[in-house]
Amino acid sequence: MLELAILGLLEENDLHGYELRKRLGDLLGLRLAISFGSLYPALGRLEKAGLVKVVSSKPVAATPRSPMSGSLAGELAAFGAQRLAASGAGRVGRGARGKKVYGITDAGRQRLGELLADPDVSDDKVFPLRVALCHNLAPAARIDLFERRRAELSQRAAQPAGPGERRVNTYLRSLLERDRAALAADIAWLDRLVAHERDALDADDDPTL
Amino acid sequence: MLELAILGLLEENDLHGYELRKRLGDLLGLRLAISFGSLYPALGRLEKAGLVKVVSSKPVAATPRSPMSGSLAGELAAFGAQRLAASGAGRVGRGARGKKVYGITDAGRQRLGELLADPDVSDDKVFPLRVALCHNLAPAARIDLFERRRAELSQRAAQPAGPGERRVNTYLRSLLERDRAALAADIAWLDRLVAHERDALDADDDPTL
DNA sequence: AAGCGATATATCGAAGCGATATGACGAACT
DNA sequence: AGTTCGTCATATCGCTTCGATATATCGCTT
Repeated sequence: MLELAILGLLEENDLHGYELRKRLGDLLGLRLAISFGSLYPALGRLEKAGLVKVVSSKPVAATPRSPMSGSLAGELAAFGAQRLAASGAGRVGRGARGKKVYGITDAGRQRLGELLADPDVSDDKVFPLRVALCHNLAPAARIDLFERRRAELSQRAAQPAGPGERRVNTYLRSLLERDRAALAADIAWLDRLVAHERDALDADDDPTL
Repeated sequence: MLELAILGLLEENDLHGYELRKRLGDLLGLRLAISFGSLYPALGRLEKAGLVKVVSSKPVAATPRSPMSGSLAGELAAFGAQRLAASGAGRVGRGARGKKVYGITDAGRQRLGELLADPDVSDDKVFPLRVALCHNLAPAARIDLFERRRAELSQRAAQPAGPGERRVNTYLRSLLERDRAALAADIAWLDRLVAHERDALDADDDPTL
């Protein structure tokens, strides 16, 4: 999951971890921002797998003040590394790390394509992420994505609720109904997305006005 | 989370792991049934903590066929233990384990009370579970629970969506709106629950008819 | 100058997941 | 008669993710 999120964001911009997290936070509205305990290990994994790489590593907040506003990544990276090595001298401890900006690699771009093309739409956490990132897809693939999800949700709605139909108390019943309503709303939302997508396609195809 | 789920179900019935999982599955409608990789370790933890205990342990499917239909837990438990010890004789390997029925202890009941009384209603996974289990609460505590959750959701709805209001693309906007709608629906649902609860209280208080 | 909040990276233990192993049993195909 | 298939049942493995915590700097307020 993080793999998709990170690659998707890095596809648009090179970013460091902290910023990555913030983006993801307001990307998937409100809550559901991932924790650092997930993010940094995930970045490590992706780097080891060669899907992302460190583009620049500079000391924290070295950017400001001096009137060199251009692309200074290279020089500052070197400077940062030097300073880091010099100051620590043996046991660096914990803090005082440089800001590390990550970028996506070709392999990463390819992997992102695979993840985006994955036919499995059953994961409720991953799907919104895929929608958020679906501008990377061709219009036809987008419609396909939405309709696959629609089918998944329809199937869920179709199956006979509580199997045992045991004496469900009021609260259980209320929860069930809430679930059903949420499902229906989601399906309607997908229908709207598909309709919108088809409109865009038609307007492209057949510019009658 | 599993702690609450397991204690809540065992409060009603003594159960073994497999059955526990099924109940939880149709308890929280459709998906969201927990996996065995979570369940059995959780049961182990709870047992070690003294919140649940093994009530009976019998060989798999020893129940059927013979016309002894009464409460046979005691004898069969002893028999099962014997058979298990006799057959294995050293390395028992993996399969062929006895069915272990768990029950809640006094400490477990107390812990369940604490969990149910927890003022934190921010966890979206846990909240439905608490509603499903809220018949263990006094009516006033139920209303309080629903209203705390309502306040939490209102607060989420109130905050200014995308902070940067950056150029959000169509898909982002659509996701945001879907979130907002889901939030509103959930708040309405909570209002209905509270209203229903107050009705029940009034009918109790003031039986005008 | 002291303290605080935001920026920033990182690790630790615990919790949960999906896959897999193991095995007994009954029912349905072959 | 034999085999496979689905259900019942417990358990572990490796991995991902979470929440808490540690460390450090910068800019702003007090």
